[in-house]
Amino acid sequence: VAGAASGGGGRATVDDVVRRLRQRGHRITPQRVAVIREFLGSADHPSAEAVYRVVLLGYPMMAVSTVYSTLRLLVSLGVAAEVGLCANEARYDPNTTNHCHLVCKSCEAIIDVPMGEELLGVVPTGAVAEQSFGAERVMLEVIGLCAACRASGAP
Amino acid sequence: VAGAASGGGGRATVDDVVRRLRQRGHRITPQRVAVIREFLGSADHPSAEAVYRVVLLGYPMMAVSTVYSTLRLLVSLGVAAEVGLCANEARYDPNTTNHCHLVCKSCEAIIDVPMGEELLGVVPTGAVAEQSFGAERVMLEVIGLCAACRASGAP
DNA sequence: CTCGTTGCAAATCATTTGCAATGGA
DNA sequence: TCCATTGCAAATGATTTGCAACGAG
Repeated sequence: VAGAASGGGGRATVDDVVRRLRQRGHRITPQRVAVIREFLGSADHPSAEAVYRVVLLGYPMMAVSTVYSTLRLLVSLGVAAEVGLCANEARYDPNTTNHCHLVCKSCEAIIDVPMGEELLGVVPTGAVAEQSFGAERVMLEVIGLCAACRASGAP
Repeated sequence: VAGAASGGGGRATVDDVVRRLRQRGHRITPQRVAVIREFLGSADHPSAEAVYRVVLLGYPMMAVSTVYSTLRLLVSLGVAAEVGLCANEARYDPNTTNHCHLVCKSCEAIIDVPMGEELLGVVPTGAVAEQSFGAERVMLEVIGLCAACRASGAP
């Protein structure tokens, strides 16, 4: 029901990504497929390490560097986006629809908030034009404390 | 003309920050003052290392760790904000007015764009309420290529 | 005088890289 | 077969930490 075809906005399927990798002349290896499957299946915004830990369970012969390189590949395909949180670890987002994030500064949870055209309206078009800036992506993040951390009186 | 007093939005003065540090029971050391002066005087969005390099010129006995701890202090005072770029180095913003950033993904330049109430209107209030999220700060960043990098055909 | 700060060096942690071995196309 | 990709280990680079010496209050 959910799975979009190649072009669309939602979330790519494993098959789709594999197809596009092949098109681009990349090799399809079991490690890569495992990383892609785990990543696309994640309801979360995992870090490279997080993906690594899970994939390692099924593939005892797995190097972290492979996870890093595969995630970089996914970003270049436009199937993943780096979340601009800047804490200490990079986090990757498998959701490529227009949305913004509620980021908990205590537990580092990231909550997706779907946004429609509003997000585009946010771009400071005047300044972008004035600066001849080549805008590619807009990142909107609300920093604060999630409900759980507020309840438990976290910093 | 520019310098705001304690409360306001613009940019704090060295004296003001020193006063507030003292109030909080922190000691005022020459190293600290040097870091604060350099940081507040920066028209840029310097990294800790960048501040360190400059301050080092006047204070040959300066440790990086001191710069890091002082910047952390400034953030906790609300006088500095971390820029959520997530490249590899943390960047600090001495501008505490409502504004967003045009971030060049090639040269990592950060251009401030002042915004008024628009920025507040952007917050997805519905979602924030629904999630009982305690919003503290909104970060809006436009990723792309600056004019110079576009001209020189950078990636 | 006291305790917060400093400086230094070593420790950590995420991420990258060099290189030989390997297996997908 | 051939070269992209892997795994590993070592390198890198940002940031933190432990601890003794120091100096602001």
